[in-house]
Amino acid sequence: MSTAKTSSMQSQAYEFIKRKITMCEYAPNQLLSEAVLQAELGFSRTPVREAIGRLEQEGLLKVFPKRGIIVSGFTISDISMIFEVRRLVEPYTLRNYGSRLDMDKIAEFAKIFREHLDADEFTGFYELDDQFHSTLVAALPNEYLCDLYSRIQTQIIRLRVMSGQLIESRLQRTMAEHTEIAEACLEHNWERAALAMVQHLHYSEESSLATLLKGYSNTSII
Amino acid sequence: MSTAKTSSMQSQAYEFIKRKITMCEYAPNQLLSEAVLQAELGFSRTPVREAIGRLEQEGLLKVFPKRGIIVSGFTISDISMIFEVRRLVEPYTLRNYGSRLDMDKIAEFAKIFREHLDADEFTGFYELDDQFHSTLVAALPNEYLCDLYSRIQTQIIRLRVMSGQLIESRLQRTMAEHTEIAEACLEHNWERAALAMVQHLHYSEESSLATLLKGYSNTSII
DNA sequence: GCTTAAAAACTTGTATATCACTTGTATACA
DNA sequence: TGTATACAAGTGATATACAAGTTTTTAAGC
Repeated sequence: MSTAKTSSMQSQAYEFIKRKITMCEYAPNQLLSEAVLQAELGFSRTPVREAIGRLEQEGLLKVFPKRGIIVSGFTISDISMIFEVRRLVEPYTLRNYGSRLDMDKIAEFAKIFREHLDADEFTGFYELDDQFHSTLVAALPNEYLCDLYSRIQTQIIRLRVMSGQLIESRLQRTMAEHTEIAEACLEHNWERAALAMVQHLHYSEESSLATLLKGYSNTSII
Repeated sequence: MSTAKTSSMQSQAYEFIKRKITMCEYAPNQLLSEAVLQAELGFSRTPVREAIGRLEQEGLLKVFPKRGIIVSGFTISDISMIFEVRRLVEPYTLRNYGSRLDMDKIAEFAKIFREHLDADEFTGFYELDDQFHSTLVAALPNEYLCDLYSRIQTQIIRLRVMSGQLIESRLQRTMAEHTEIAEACLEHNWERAALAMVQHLHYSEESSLATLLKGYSNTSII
């Protein structure tokens, strides 16, 4: 066995499985097992088990002792909880740590947003969305809140991948909202930025809920 | 954080080590090793290792591969981070979920607080303090925030045990602040309760910092 | 055909053996 | 005397063997 010296097998297993879950290659509510994951990775049980343990603690997997493992699913209430955290954390960051923002990055974002205000389509928009919100939260110098947010963030991505990125109708409005936030930041008007963020997150939650309900009304996301 | 299978050895190991850390029987910055923990528990390596993994993820242990394990220490900035989370979460809970509070419990607390407003000493006060704040946060129907808060809570206890519970000078003021919060809740005046909580947490943080600096100015909590 | 019970085939949980790395120490050499 | 290198001891990381519980299949008895 060639041992990877760069990072431990446990970490590799963790990253691998987490990415698969994030990208919905392991779909919500999908049944898994240690054996399947071992086979995919080629590692033995120990590091795979440890990775599974970490993912269980993060809430991405559910282990049923001696019965099996399933990928955590989504509930309507999960979505509200996720956005509740975002509404709590993101505006708080802007209000209290706006001055710590990486203004060069924000300026770049603002430029891109303005350029695409009337765009009908924009490949790579979602990555940009993630990066924008990440850049904002990166100003938050609180380990506990950052941990929480990174947990939330993987859920956001899963949610979007799951909904098949068919939220095109909101593209222009999202651009406008992002522009508003970014420009408020550039003016150092944190209160305005925070309020715009609250607004943006409200719309975003509504849209997520609607899209998900439309696409999965038959399956069990309740 | 989710599984409640108290029977498995892994869970037993987890609870055991966590309690030791919480009660500072494993002191901050203390050096540990797998061998030591295995010996104390009498279990084999596997369940102990898994418990260590969970505790590392919660931030209570730091594992240095092939070198050893140490109990996480405290920094001044850790204390600010802990109280920042409390100031964010606890008032939010009161403002938004006050109506979900267990009013019978709150009434009981209020009674006890009023009875001890002028007490010079009060054994078991700290447990009461914990229980009061826990009762408030229990109204919060958000898994992510509850997980975060329970992480914070063990840190609060560690902090207090570490400082030797010598915050007697604040006992009466704390009683008064708690009374104010509890009574505002009983009146369903959530805004007043939230403001009182913000105040209370500010005083509490100041006191924690002061006590800790006084007691440990020589050792390395910086 | 239906019920029931036993066994086979899975599942994860636990224990132990082996491997690889880090570190401290001692010794040889300049 | 100082430095470097080789070696030994202790540690965690991984692999594998074994145990225990759950589900599914299968076959017997009615």
